[in-house]
This record gives sequence, C-alpha cells and structure tokens, in this order.
Amino acid sequence: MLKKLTPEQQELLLRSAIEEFGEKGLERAAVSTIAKRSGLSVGVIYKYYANKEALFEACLAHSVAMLREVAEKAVAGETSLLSACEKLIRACQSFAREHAAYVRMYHFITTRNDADVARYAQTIEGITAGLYRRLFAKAREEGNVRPDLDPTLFALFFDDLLMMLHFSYGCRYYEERMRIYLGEAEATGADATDVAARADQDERIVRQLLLFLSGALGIREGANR
Amino acid sequence: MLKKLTPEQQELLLRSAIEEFGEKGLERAAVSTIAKRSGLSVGVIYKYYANKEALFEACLAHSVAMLREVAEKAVAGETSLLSACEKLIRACQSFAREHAAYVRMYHFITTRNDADVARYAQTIEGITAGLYRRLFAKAREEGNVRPDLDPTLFALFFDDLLMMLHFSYGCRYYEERMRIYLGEAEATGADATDVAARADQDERIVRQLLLFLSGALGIREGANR
Amino acid sequence: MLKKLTPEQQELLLRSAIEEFGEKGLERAAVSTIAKRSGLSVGVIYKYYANKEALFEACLAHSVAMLREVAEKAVAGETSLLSACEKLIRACQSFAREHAAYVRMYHFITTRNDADVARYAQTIEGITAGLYRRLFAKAREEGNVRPDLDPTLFALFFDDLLMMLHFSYGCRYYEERMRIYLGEAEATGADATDVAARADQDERIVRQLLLFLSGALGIREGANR
Amino acid sequence: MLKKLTPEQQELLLRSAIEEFGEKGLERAAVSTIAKRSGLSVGVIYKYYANKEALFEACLAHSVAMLREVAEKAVAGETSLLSACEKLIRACQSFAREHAAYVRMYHFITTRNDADVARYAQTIEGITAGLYRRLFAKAREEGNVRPDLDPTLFALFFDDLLMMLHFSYGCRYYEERMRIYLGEAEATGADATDVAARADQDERIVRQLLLFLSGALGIREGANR
DNA sequence: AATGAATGAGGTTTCATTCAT
DNA sequence: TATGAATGAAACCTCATTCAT
Repeated sequence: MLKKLTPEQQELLLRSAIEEFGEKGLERAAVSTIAKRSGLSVGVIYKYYANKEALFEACLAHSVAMLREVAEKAVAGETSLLSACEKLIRACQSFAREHAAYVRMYHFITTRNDADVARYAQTIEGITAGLYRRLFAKAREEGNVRPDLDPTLFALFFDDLLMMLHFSYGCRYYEERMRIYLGEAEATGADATDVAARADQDERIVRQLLLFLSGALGIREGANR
Repeated sequence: MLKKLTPEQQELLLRSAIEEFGEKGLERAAVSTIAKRSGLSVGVIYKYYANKEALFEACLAHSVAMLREVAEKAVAGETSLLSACEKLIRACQSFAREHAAYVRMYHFITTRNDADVARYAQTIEGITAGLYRRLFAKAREEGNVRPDLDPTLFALFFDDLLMMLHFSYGCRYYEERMRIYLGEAEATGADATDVAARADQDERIVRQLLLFLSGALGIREGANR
Repeated sequence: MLKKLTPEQQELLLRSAIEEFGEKGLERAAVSTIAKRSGLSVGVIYKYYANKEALFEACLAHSVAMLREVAEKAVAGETSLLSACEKLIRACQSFAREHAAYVRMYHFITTRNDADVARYAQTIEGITAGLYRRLFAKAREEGNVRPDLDPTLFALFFDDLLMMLHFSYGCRYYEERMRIYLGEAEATGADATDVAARADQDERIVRQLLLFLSGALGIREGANR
Repeated sequence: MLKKLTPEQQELLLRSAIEEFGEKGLERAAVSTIAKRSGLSVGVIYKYYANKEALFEACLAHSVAMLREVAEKAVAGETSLLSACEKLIRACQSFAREHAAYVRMYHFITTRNDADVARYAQTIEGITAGLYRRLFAKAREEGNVRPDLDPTLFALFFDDLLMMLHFSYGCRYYEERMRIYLGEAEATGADATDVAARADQDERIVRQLLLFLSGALGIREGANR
C-alpha cells in the first residue's frame, strides 16, 4: 500500500551509489556510505537490491543507458557521416563533463574479469557496434568513404576513439594523460579564464579528431557537405 | 638490510604478484596468495614493500617498463612511419597474447582516482607522448603526412588506438567487445584450427588498422615505401 | 483495544507461528514469515504480542495445553493403571504423528536457560507430576504395584519415558535415534507398505513399553485386568 | 614452524566455546564472546574452524566424546548387569554435575531439524545403541533377565532414562522439572547442608532408578549379586 | 486501527598487517 | 633474519521492531 521510497528517492539512491562507486569502485565503495550519501538506511538498500553487487549492476545499467541515450540523440537525424561524428564527439565531451561518475561506472565494467563480462559486453557494446557498422557500410555503398574500408573493423576503431574520449573527460588517469599529451598545466579552478581555455581546448580536440577521422575514413568532403 | 631475496626471487615475486593482481585487481588480490604463488613468506613481502599498495605499484612499474621496452624495441631503427606503426601494432598483439597479466596491470592504473594519478601518468605516458609527437612532427616536416596534422593530438589519437588494441588482447571485457564487433564466436580451445583462425584475424586487424591510420595521417604511400 | 482479530485469526496466527517455530526454533524463525504464513501483517502481530519471544511463549503455552488436554483425555475414566499407561502411550503416538510442530515446541522449552525456566516448568510439569504421583500412590495403596515403589520418583521415570516417546515421534534427532535403535532404514514415502510397516512398529513399541513399565512398576497382572 | 596456539589454548578455546554454546545455543552464542572468553582473537578461531557452525560441531564432537568415554569407563569390567547400570547412573550424575555445559551441548543437537541430524545421530547414538542391545541380549541368554524382553526396545527405553537423567542434571528446565517431581525447594547455595542434602537426593535417585530398572528388566536378584 | 516499508543495531567473516619465535 | 600464525578493524547483510500513512 505504501511505497515509502518515492521515485525521487530511488533516483537519489542510484545517483549516490553511482557517485560512490565512481569514486571508489565496487570493492572500496561501502554500502553504509551510500546509505549516508543518499540519506537512506542500509536496510532499505537491501530491500531494493539483493546485495552490493546487484546495486553496482543497477548503477552500471543506469549509467550505460544514459550514455547510450545521449549517443543516440546525437546521431538522430544526421545524414552526413562527418556531422554525425561531430555530434557524437561533442556529446561525449559535454556528457562526460557533466556526468563524470557515469563515465567512471562504464570504465569500471571493463576491469571485470569474471564470467559475467560477456553478458555485460553484449548488452552494452552490441548496439553501438551494429549502429556504427551500418553507418559505415551505408556510407561506403553511397561512395562517401574509401571503398576498401572494412565497416566492421573501422566501427571498432571509431568506437575505440570515442571510448577513449569519454574516459579522457571522466577518469582521472586518462584526464591526466590527455593533459600530458596536450602539454598543459593542471587547471587550478573554475574562474573565467580556465573556463574559456577549457572550451578552446575542447574545440581544438573536436576539430583535430574530425580531421583524423575524415582522413581515416577517407571521407570525400564534397559529398558530405 | 634486505640481502636474502635473490634477484631471481624478487623477479619471481613480482611475476607472481602481477599474475594475482592481473586476475583479481588490487582489492581482491590477497597478499597471502601472492606469497603462496611465489613460494615466499608473507613477512618477507612486507620487508620489501610497505604494504599491498606499494607492491601493487611496483608491479605497475614493472609491467609498464616491459610494455615500454617492447614499444621502444618495435620502433627502433624504423625510418618509415607506416612500418613503425606496423611494428608497434604487431608488438602489441604478441606482447598482450603472451603477457596478458601485464596488460591488465596497465589497465588497472587507469581506474585510479587518487592524488597519485598525476605522477603515474607522467611516468607512464610522458615518454610515449613525446615519442609519438616527435615521430609525427618529423613526418610532417618531411612532407610524408598531411600538412594540417597536429602532431600533439594525432599522437594522442594514435596512442588511444594502441591502448585499446592492448586491452582488446588482454582484458576480458575488451576481448569480448572485439568479438562482438568482429561478430565471431568464442574460441573454444587451442587446437590447430583455432590457432590458425586467430592468426588470420590478427592479420586482418593489423592490415585494417594500418589502413585506418594511413588514412588518418594522410600518409603518402609513395614517400614511405 | 484489540478487537479486529477474530478468534479464528488468532488461532490461525498461533498455528502458523507454531509451525514456523517448530521448524526453525525461536532464533531462526522470522516474524515476517509467520505474518505471511498466517496472512496477517507484521504490525498486527506486534499489537498482540510485545515481541517475538512473547509470541513464542504464547505458542509454547498453546502447544503444552494441547499436549496436556490429550494426556488428560487419555487417562480419564481409566481405572486400571496399565490401561491408563497404554492409553497415554497411544495418545502420545497419534498426537505426535499429527502435530509434530507442537511436540517440537514443547521440546524447545527444554533448551531454555534463562530465569523464566522455573515458571515454565511449574506450569507445564506441575500438573502431570501430581497426576502421575497420585496415580502411583493410589495403585500402591490398593496393592496393585510393588510396595517399595516411591511414587514420586517412579512418576518422574514414567514421565521420562513418555517425554522421550513424544520426542521420538516429533523431533528429527530423536526420530533418527529411534530408527538407529530399531535398526531400520528410513521410510521412503507414504505408500501403503510404509504405512503398514509404520503401524506395525508403533504397535510393537506400545507392547514393549507396556512390558517394560509393568515390570518396573511391579504390576500384578491379575489384579489389574 | 610455529604453532602459536598450544594444545592448551586449543582446549581452552573448545571449553570456552562449549560454555558459550551451552549457555546460549548456536544462534545466540557470539563468536566474539567466545574469543573474549578464551582470551583469543576472533581471527584465530576462523583459522581453526571454517565458521561458527563448524566450531559448534567441534564442540559437539568433543562433548559427545567425553560423554561416551565416561559411559564406557563406567561399564568396563562390570559383569553384573545391575551393577553396570548403577555405574552408568552414578557416572551420569557426577559427569553432569561437573560438566553441565557438555550435557547442554549434547542436548542442543537434539533441537536440530536439518539434514545433518541423521549423521549426528548415527555417530552419537550408534555406539550406545549397540552396546546396550548386546548387554541385554547377553543377559537374556544367560537367563538373568526376563525371557520375553526385546533387547532392541529395552535398550532404547534404558537409554531414554539415562538421557533424561543426564539432562536433569545439566539442563535448567529438566533440573527444575526434577525439583518439581521431587517436591523440593530450590537450593540456595553451596553450604554444607545443601551439599549433604544434594548427595542424599542423588543417592535416593540412584536407588529408585535401579529399583525401577531391575523391575523393568525382570532382573533375578539372586543371579546378579 | 492496520499495514508493511523503513530502520539500524549487531553478528559473522575476511584479510592486511604485525610480531613472537 | 625469516616465518606465518595471530590480530582485530571493517564491511556486508539480516531481521526484530517501529511508525508514517
């Protein structure tokens, strides 16, 4: 009769858990901390999720669903391959900046070494794999990309670059790595200059990645724009 | 102070620890298991390393050193950019097939979220970042690649692809992801057919990645070979 | 105050609780399971009983009342000591076969180690103790049993045997123990042969226990029948 | 090389655990309390026993072994059935007075309702069952007991009485029950009068139980003494 | 008044680290 | 000095009890 945990509280629980897991990973995250963060009791978490791992998986599913949603929105209605890529890249950037914890959850899946990995991978990668392959296959048929391109493998390489882009904006190590490559000092705060510099850098990354991709795919500029 | 452990034993300890960490990650790996695997006592491990984390870091350093060594050997003496790339790709494949645990250690670094990340990244990525940047800058000067290429960012994208290649051969999630992209069933064993099929697939990946890269870099075929 | 629970529901609650407690004991039984079994809410149980222990005690009282009722019915109107014994033995058997949970509840009292034990024992054992003692004292006066019999202690020994008989039919350990003594395999099911074999065995136990008792009590066969 | 837990400490651990389990039962006993009682750490308990249940079983085994040892010593070398019975009864009394916790452990087995019960029963009861059966069969062959006695069932009834005797000295509920039957007030302390009264009562129980048994078994006085 | 979801104390168990031998 | 058994803090999870609806 009475559902004490409102949808808002359930959402809050997931968000709190994603933050905790995103910071510490499955093992180091403590259910009691998640309870505190979300203002709920330990008991109620175990009412909704059988154990810590089940909660982790729910967080994964939630995070991945958001990632996918963003990706799908980004390419929806795009007819040009290059502009679809641009949309995806920009979507990656803004999503990862806003929801770093979700990106980190995604990254944590990749560290798993158990038997469930196959299931996760199928659920998460299956859709994008198909999407990109079809995108490239169609572009090849239409003569917009190099004719010797293997849609299967190019889809993989393309996704490699998008994944790394995600991680570079959401995971500290990859962030640091990007900084090293770009040869810049750590941003100290969030003042106006930093924000502007960051936007500039983001823009530079977009342009260069598009350049890299258009070369890789052998995109005929004229045909696309 | 610590004379009793021969270099061979130290090497053995690191190898055992890398295997254990590579299988289970930092949290799930047990120091006592590492002791058993290496035939040493728990006590002596703590004589050499302050704590589990310190041992983990030593394993990271060791793994990364091997990775780097392999990478450097691969490009040594290569004058052509494309053939350097090919060497690197093939080195990735064979190293990851042989030393999956080392690759996984490398991958574990990226899950770090603490303050030490910067130090790690600097040590590990600094060198390759510089190497690739110089490689591309030189190629641009010599007119062997597209003139509008930004050596800094292209180095990053190139390393993205190599990292993902590593992980695709060493980490279960990424392995599974590659399988999904390539649309193939899980290899059942190590019989002759499997081995041959795997070699074929590896070769296909090398060729397509080189195609992807040469397009991306705008490599002038004639100038390189 | 508590009007809403009909006598039928109260009875059902007790029966459900006795089943749950009989299966699992006080600690392992869950109030929520009892609520489910009885179709009531957890809340209403706590309206009627202060806590799980109080409910357990009510179950004890109820079970013991039934046991006693059965015992009293069995001896009512019996003039011969031996036939009173026989009635009690048969009553034990059939009651325990039908209401094993009640027998187990009774058995659980005996595990108590707290201060309330005296109160329980007084309530439960007081009546039978008096009953048996008077039974034996009367038989001695009438010259139907050995004259050196101590009614007090013989009542205790007699009750010992009846208690053990109860438990042997209601509690798994004692059941198994009886099987070991009787040297028989575990009954596999409830088919006709099993049922017949079981009845035979029950009958054998009755006859031998009567033999044992009549010897112990020094019953003069002629005087009793 | 170094077994820090000496046999004495292991013995102490078992004794402490038996006391704790004997007082509270499996569920209510806390491993941490056992650790405190024995002056050991929680961890070392889990080195020696896989979990609380395993420790409990070890305590059972230990207790039962002692009980059996005492029983076997009691009948060893006794040629007369009646004097063997007397020895057993007196052994029960003194053992239970000294090691009440062991008796309670034994009693706790009988509350179990799980599948392991059969195994326990076999181990514990198997030996005495055979012993008593043979004792009675031999006595019947020799014409020392009634010829219509069924050794199997009489062994069971005899063991019933011994078990109840044990419990009456070791378990509070049964103790209280005996007091009710005997119609005496609770002993207040351990002063001289109490001790003497207790010894008197013990003696009375021995004699009456022997009387009861000799009647039940139809022992020919002349043949035995 | 009845419900049953939420609470949170408390128990079991693990394992990094210590330290007596 | 090297060992590896002992330590004990910390985390998961359960479930008796409460209380908002």
